[in-house]
Amino acid sequence: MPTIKDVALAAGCSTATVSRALANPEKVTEATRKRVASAIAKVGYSPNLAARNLRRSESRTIVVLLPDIANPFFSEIIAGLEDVAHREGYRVLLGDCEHDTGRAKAYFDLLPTNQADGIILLTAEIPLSLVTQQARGSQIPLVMACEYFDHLALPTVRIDNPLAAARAVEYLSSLGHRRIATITGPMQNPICIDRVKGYQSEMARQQLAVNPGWIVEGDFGFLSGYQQGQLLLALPPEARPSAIFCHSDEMAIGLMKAARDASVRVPEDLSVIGFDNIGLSEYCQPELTTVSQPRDEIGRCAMRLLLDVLRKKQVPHQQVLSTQLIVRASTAQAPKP
Amino acid sequence: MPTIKDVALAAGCSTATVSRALANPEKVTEATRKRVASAIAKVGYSPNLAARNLRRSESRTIVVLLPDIANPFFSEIIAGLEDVAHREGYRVLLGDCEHDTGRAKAYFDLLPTNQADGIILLTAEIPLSLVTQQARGSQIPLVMACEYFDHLALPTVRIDNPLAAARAVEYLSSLGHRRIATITGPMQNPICIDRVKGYQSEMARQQLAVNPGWIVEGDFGFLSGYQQGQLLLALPPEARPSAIFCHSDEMAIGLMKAARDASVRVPEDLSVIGFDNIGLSEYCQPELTTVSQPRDEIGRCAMRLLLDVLRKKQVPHQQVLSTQLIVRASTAQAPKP
DNA sequence: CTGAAAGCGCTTACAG
DNA sequence: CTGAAAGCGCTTACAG
Repeated sequence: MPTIKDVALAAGCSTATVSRALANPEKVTEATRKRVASAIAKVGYSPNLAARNLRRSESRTIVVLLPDIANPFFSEIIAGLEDVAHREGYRVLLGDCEHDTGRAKAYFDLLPTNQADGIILLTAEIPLSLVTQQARGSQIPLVMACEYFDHLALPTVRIDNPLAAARAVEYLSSLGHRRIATITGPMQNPICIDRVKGYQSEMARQQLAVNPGWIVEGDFGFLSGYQQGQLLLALPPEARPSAIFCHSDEMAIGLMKAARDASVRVPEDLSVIGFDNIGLSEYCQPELTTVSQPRDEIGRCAMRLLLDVLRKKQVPHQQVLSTQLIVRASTAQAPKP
Repeated sequence: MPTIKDVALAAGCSTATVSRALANPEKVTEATRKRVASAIAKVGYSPNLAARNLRRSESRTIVVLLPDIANPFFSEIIAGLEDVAHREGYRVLLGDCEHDTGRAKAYFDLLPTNQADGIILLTAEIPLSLVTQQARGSQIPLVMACEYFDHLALPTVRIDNPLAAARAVEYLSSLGHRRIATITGPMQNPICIDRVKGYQSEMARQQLAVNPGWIVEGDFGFLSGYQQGQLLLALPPEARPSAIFCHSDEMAIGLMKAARDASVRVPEDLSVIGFDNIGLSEYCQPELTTVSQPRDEIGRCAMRLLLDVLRKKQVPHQQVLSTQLIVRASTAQAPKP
């Protein structure tokens, strides 16, 4: 592999000049710039970034930490992230924490040794100490997306979860539903707590009572929607919900399967709302009413925010993207009592 | 950030000794080993891998190229890959080619400058020249999974696509179906050609005629299954298939939606088989009969294979993992004529 | 505008 | 078993 020395030899100049011609062309005469350019082409040179990074103390690599890469919800966010990164000359190192809080540390350790320049957190399932120490003390470039930490002023890209949940409940209420339940994601996630709060406050605003049994916890996956759905549908008739708001589309689809099994018709007997608007939500039966999140844009925003942090620009501490209730066929007027 | 010098100072030895204590503990006395260890703990040292990599001419980074990260099919493969890599002290750099053949080159360029040690290809949508030059000439460590190139003897992890397709057709035939169609993936993919071959040879073996209109091309996504499904279901009754084998579950689910729209009942009027066994296939309506691929294991195998290549071990040129036909509710006896 | 030289943090023959 | 020294390939003050 040819090095900068070979180029210098071929161009008849020093390695310093080659380096300058590449990094600061304006510091070099037109003529040398051209000689260097053709020398580079001739020897087929491409710079060794490991050496450059060592020298510059940067890596042009961004770590993206996520709870579980096999969860398709993240795929589109990552696609957005990676596209922005690529355009800006950065690379994305994927850190799958597999819901294991210990794994995150290994990735944070890449920062102090310049193996990564910054971190985008798509999960709050990491030791809080990593974030407080690093983000505050050593000013590690860190951006969160989707999730957030409560008492920390990290730059964050997110949606308004309480509002989105309230809108979903408001819509169900407008259809005449009074017994509205919710299947949540894991309640250690602040966003799930937020959605429950939005649910509760809107129920209160609509003067609807909340049966404590109507708030059940899932894990975002199909199976938990199915299982918790079975529980809700097994409630005695006077307590059985006529509408259920789920914190993910997968759980909503699992719930609809539980309804089929129990011969409960959606939407005639039961209205269902999901969250995320994954591709599938248009192809399930019935098509799913859901809260749409701009996943691609969340990824792009987060990466742009982090690059701004790296470039020492002022960045907003909160970037709130808007959601949209997409009404499809899984919701309908509440059944007559 | 403390460097190896700080450790040497604290341990009262040279940097060479510190380095050896870390890399080849057996070359160092018990006593110095201990002094070094406690010095490391004291100063809070962790080695700068950029410097190590520059020196060792390796990066411990594996590039994974895939056509489109937003496609959930790959998520689980990546999860498997990344788990093996992590255990072996390697990192995974994700290269999303976005179906754009130009992007791959940037990732291949990481190899000669030691920014990556090897490549796992999950796509054949890259310029063939990259592979032939690099794999043969410069012996770039390269492993393929899922896809493969026809005339190249690259180490490859894959399934037996013709066999899997033939099994699906055989099963449909055993249910009495005679008019069996197929919705393929993009036909520039060798695996799709293989599946069509398997379909054709099994049709022939069962002495079933193939109407040329029964082989239609999709792109693996929901929408193309829906659209091509509409076409197939619009064929005149005598040519209309009673069973359709799809090259992906998403297309099968799109097809089932087209059937609902056309008031064609699945499985009573139409049997549907998918491919991949994604999580969703158990939760759609009806539950989908499909060919299961061991995605996690494909990822693991591919990474292990690549690490073996890097360690100069002999590796098999083909690793064929087995598939399984999972029979669920989308297939049934052919309707009486 | 250009070059000689130092140095980023590590590893590894080469002596001893 | 240990150390002094060279070198991986680049970048960048410092002179000129």
